Amino acid sequence: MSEFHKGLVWLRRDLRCSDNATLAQALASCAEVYPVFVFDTTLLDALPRDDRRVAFIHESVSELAETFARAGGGLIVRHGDPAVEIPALAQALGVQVVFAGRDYEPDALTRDRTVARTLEDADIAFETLKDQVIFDMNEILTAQGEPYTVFTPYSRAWLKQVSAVDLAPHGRESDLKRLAKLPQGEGKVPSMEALGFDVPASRRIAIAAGESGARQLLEDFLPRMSHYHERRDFPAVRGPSYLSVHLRFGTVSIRTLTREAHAAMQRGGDAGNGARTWLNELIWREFYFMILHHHPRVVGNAFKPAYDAIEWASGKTADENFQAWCEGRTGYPLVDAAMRQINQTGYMHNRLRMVVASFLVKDLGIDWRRGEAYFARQLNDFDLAANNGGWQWAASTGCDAQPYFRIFNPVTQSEKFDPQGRFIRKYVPELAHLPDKAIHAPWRADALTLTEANVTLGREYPQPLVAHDVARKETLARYAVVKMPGVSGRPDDDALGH
DNA sequence: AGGATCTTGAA
DNA sequence: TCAAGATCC
Repeated sequence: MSEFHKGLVWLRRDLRCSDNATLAQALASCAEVYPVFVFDTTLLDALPRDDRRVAFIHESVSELAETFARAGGGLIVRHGDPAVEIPALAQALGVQVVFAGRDYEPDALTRDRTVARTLEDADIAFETLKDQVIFDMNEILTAQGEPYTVFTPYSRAWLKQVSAVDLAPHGRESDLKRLAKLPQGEGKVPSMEALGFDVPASRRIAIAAGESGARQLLEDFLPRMSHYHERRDFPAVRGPSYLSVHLRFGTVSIRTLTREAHAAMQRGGDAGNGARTWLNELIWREFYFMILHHHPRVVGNAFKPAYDAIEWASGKTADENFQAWCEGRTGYPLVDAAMRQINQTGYMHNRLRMVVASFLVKDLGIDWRRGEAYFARQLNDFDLAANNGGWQWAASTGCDAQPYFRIFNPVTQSEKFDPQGRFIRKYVPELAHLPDKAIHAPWRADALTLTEANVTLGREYPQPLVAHDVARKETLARYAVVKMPGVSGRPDDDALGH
């Protein structure tokens, strides 16, 4: 006998049918289950009409609606404020319970608390379940029972604790027979136009959406996983999985990915190294979710408060430099190639995220929050916890960040990780004819080399915005306030245990 | 998940 | 003259 007669599953960033913890729980505890997705106007109204992520979500939701329909049910879709839509729908359908995947972002938590209160007034239960990570909140703790703030011991504890139970898929396909028949007129997905969006084909994400897209990409990555550790640092090479956007919207489950990595790791040998390195990246993701849960103040604040005393560059020059960074015209070819990649595709290779972040903060002296906000607008795989963690890592303001005096040299990074300039040539075609030796720092090339490559600095391609060696010294001075006596580098304790 | 600079020791 | 190591930021 089921615990509940009718239940509603509110899908948010878990746009899949298979191994969905929330859906599985609903199907296991209700006789009839209605899935719903809300195109959230409180989020969508702030986005440009051609935001590519909306197209990805729209395609993924459409595929999911078809999958549910084929199984005899369907997906209810709304366009509005979920704080209004979800309670209204729950009452209209007469459900006793609403299930949702647990979210960890401050704004989402506020929204969920509002929904929970409204539902409670109507005597409807609201249950949130862990789905997007293997371990969340307080599941990985130090021997003293404290949450970790350093990655390496956290990852060691994570690996020690993980077992087959944590990675087991949730639910079975046959459970879908409990999907409710939708009321007349429900089950349609509004068009992009009706949602107020229009994303031309040229701007669409180059990765196929939906569970089917994720499956294709995973199939493609599995044979490459054993090489991940030796290929992942080279932006011109197909080293990464490219699954981040699918992980972001939940079109693939973290358990599926972790099972593949863990199994390959157990097999050991050379294949194990690639899998181990990749799994580490998945653990970084969990680490940042956990950090955000325990320290929501990292949104808008340095994890280490002392670093908020740093005076970032401001004024006209800083604004112009920031604009140049955004548009990929800093005069540093690898930085510009990376920024043009994110602008054109919504994706940026992970090493380049570190390179451009270091450049913005430590060469241009600009507040990391401005870079964080730009990535939030542009990245297909944007996730608040990981993006904030990454920027605070690069800016040295975060927990377990790189030390402030560690400053990437954009030319050295370019020579090391794009030695033949293949990546640069792709995104900065005006430099394509420069020889390998000159492409990383065109301002150092002699006049003849530049002429032969049809490059005049300041015309086809800009002079460097700043001199790295000078900027580096300025940054060391800028960060000196951090060492002032009496200024604590530790986060306040009141951030804990909320 | 670095780099600049200085030192050392071999070509 | 240059690669590898040590040390500092």
